[in-house]
Amino acid sequence: MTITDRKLREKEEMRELILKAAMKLIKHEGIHNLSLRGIAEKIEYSPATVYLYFADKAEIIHALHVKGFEILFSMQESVSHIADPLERLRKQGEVYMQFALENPEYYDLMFIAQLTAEKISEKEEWDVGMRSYQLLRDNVQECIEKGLLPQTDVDVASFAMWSFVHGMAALIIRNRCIMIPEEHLKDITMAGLEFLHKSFNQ
Amino acid sequence: MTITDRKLREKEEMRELILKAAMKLIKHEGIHNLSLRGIAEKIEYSPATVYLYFADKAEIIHALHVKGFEILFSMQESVSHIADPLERLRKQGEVYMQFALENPEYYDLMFIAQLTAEKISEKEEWDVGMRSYQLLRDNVQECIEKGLLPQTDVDVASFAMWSFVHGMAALIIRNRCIMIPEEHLKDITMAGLEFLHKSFNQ
Amino acid sequence: MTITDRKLREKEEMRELILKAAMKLIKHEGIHNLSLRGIAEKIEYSPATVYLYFADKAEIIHALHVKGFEILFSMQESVSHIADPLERLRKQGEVYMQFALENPEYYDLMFIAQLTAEKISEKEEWDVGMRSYQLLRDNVQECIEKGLLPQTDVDVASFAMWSFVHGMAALIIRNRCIMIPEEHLKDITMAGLEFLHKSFNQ
Amino acid sequence: MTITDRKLREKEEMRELILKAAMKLIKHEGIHNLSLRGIAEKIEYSPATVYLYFADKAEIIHALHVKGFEILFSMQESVSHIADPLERLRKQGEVYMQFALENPEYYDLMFIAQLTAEKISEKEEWDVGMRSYQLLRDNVQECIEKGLLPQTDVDVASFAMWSFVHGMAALIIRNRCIMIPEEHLKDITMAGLEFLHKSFNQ
DNA sequence: CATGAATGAGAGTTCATTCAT
DNA sequence: GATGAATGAACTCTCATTCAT
Repeated sequence: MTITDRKLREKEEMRELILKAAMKLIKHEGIHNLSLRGIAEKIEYSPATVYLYFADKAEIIHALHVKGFEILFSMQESVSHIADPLERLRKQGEVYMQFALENPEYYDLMFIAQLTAEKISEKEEWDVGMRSYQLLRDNVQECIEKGLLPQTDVDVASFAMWSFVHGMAALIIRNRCIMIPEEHLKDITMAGLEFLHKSFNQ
Repeated sequence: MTITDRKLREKEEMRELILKAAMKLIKHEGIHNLSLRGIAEKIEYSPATVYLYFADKAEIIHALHVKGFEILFSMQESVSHIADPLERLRKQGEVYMQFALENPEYYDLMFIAQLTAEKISEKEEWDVGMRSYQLLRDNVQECIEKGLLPQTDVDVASFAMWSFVHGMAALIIRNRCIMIPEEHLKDITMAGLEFLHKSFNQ
Repeated sequence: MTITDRKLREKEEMRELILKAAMKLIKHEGIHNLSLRGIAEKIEYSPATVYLYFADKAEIIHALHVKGFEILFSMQESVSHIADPLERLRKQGEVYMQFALENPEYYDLMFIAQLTAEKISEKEEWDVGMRSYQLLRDNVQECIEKGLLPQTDVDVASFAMWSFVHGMAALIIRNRCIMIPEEHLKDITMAGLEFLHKSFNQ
Repeated sequence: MTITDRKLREKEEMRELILKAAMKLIKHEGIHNLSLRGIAEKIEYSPATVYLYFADKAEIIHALHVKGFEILFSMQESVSHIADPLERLRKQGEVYMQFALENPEYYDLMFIAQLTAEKISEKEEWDVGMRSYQLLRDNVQECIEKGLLPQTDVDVASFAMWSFVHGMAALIIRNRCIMIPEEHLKDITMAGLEFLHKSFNQ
């Protein structure tokens, strides 16, 4: 059994290795310049070898996708114990921003990059992404019900909340805030969340 | 002089032709599938000809960039006469969303797409984009000064506002709101603006 | 001895398994799409395993070759008891066509496919194929001697006979008779044989 | 106009060059080993260049196809003036064999090779090939009507005739007549035709 | 002014084969 | 006896770009 185990572990490690290399390349060159050959070179294996671990390029990207959503979801869960729904909503925002800024390549892939030809697996990805949205939606609903947010359609409010944090993340990750010094970015997003929070608490 | 003039005008017309073709292609195939060949084919000139009007692909994209910012700016200006700053801010948001949803290719290019190799011209683009940001910032400042928005750093609030609308636009344009039926998208963004507006007016 | 025997038998069984799988693949994908990987997958062994039973791809194809000739020969023998040589010749033709149409993959391999690198084994294949040709030749010779066929060089007549049936088989197998509805093919070949027979009997 | 003419001629010459190179490669390596790279190398141009003259590999093969059928048809026409239909039929056979043996690569492509993915153009190819078949069919019909061939269905007889010559050609081209010395091949085919002719004239 | 011709570089992918375990 | 892991060499095809004409 241990032999099989070791083999499995090694296989998994290799997949990890490939995914990490892919991520690094995406970080530096952008998703659209990601090439299988590039990955192979980076891990110092032949291109053909990569195909032993992933069916094709799309599967690699898909795997990164799923991984990203798992990280995000687990971070979101870590604040779901907070009792006060408005406070929880805010923490949700903070955690979301933290994920985005700490894992910009993942975030990019998950929420910004142009998706192509992922017909397959759409279902799975949808599910995994949906979990995260549902968390937010439930939270918003509770806030509205308790009068902590202006009376509105839940989906409208949820979409607005999401848009707000996504907007900050996307502008930063795609480098559109050249007017803000890099070292202030994180603070500004937190201040932004605070600003919104205040608006609701008026 | 007139000869020179005509030549200049003709040159300009050709550039326009190229840009329009490029835009159409981007619209249908996405930026990353934009090819010089494709452009050339569309305008029924040879690829080499395109190089007589633009140094390279990057310059074409850059020109589209600038054009986009000009359209946006003129739309923004169209609401700058509104006296009430909070109302004006809201209209600003509406106009911004309108631009984004009516010109998704431009918006994508300007605020979402991964920029590469724009070493040159950075300055110019900065300026043209900055004008738009400045408009927003002035507006926000006025609101804060008049107590219509929570007391905050102007840049924080401006960034927050921008993030909000950008978030909505970006999620829609990059197709991340599969949970919302396409025909409701526009309404939801307007409802989102309304939702925020209400929060400030509480 | 029994141990060695069992081993040998097992080896032979595995070879059979491989050959059968190969044949099935050829049938559905064509010879040129036959891949060792495909075979391995089909028999649920690793590609490397196949190499324990055959030196390389060429050897597999060669083995199929030989097998095909054996089947054909046994079918030919089944009519060699017929006394009347012209009648026997005709039955020979029928049996040949039957083999071709019932085993198009074998026929293709044996008589149509482009052979590459069969340096080795040429001798063996020659022999096994030659047996079949000899049968035909003897038959033709008898016919000529008895004045049942026009006076000609035996090899000329034999080659002509063979060419005739081969032509029908090859056109059909390589799909060159789109003008003939598929369901009539067999009938047409039989009618063709009849037509020729009549010519000789005039 | 002369400039345009020259350009056109040069383009045509290049296409010819490519086709010739392709043909040579097919001759020596077989169709299935024909590669664009190989062609490019042979003509000492880059692979990309080939794509300036042909859309893809399939188009090259298709062009060869058509060319082959044109050569064959013109050769067939050269004997259509012969008055006696049986004699004409025989000459048809001779000319067919001549074409096959003088242009074995063309013949292979047209009548033996496994066709793949030529969905398009099927129509055109069908037409061009059909012309040749029709010529044969008309000829056979005339023979039957005049009682020069045994009374049979025209299509049966035509298919039989075609099969006969095709069989000889295919066996020779695909190297299945190792029992016949190469230098006798042509003679044997002619003798074969004579043998058949005699059978009808009995 | 416009272009036809050409290409180097690079993309994703597949395959027969080897070899240490 | 069987295989997992690996690879080199091939494949078709696309693209931005250059340059002589």
